[in-house]
Amino acid sequence: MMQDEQLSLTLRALGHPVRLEILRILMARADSCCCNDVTDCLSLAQSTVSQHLKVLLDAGIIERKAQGTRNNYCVRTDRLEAFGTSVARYLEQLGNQAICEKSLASAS
Amino acid sequence: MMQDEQLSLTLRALGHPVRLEILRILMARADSCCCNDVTDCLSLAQSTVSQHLKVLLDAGIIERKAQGTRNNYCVRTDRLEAFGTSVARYLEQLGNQAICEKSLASAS
DNA sequence: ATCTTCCATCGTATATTTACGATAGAAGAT
DNA sequence: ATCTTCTATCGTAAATATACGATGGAAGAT
Repeated sequence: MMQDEQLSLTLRALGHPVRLEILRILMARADSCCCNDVTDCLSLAQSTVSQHLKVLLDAGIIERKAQGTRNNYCVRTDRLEAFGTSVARYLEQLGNQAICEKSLASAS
Repeated sequence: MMQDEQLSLTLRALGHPVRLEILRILMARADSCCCNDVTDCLSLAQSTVSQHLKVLLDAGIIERKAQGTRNNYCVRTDRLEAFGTSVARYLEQLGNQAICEKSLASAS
């Protein structure tokens, strides 16, 4: 199922506490912010933060915009919303499946 | 933040297409099912499926019940629901953070 | 007792992830 | 032109994840 590939990719991208925190940092700013700004909020090397940003970028969760000498990142809230919807739908379908099967079982 | 550890653990556990599928398989049965049943539905070795089940088990998403010679697994729907809630709350808080910051910015 | 079934675990191989320091190149400042 | 700042990328090391076959031990069947 192709949908699962995309969903699991996003789940994995969010499956690290540092990346959950990075999204918070990015969102808690009216102005978009750069790698250094994020690094200042975390006790991690700049290269490590850059790597985490890349994971989020590759998963389509954040966006990069070159701005002079710096790269600004911002969260793609539309994608996050879509993710929330996908999770909800997945869980819902799991539940429906169960209900469906159970009624079949009790009918037989 | 300790909450993030738990959430990211669950996100990672769900962050593999095979495991998303395994949960579907487990849910699509009125009777709980064993490792072999799951393996029959997938083109993977039994040991691999067992490993995936262990990841889900360690994350508290499924439950194991010894039943004679076989081990039956079933989904802990309460945990899945809690996960759904956690995701929703995380996303919501991200959004609120942004709104809060933006209104502060426009007020200054 | 013997046989079969079930399956967690071990050993192994490969790939990916996570972290760091070092570095190079781009852009702006002096 | 030179200097500084920013940061993606490379190289590296250690840890995890993913897959497989083989195996041993538990439980039920013959």
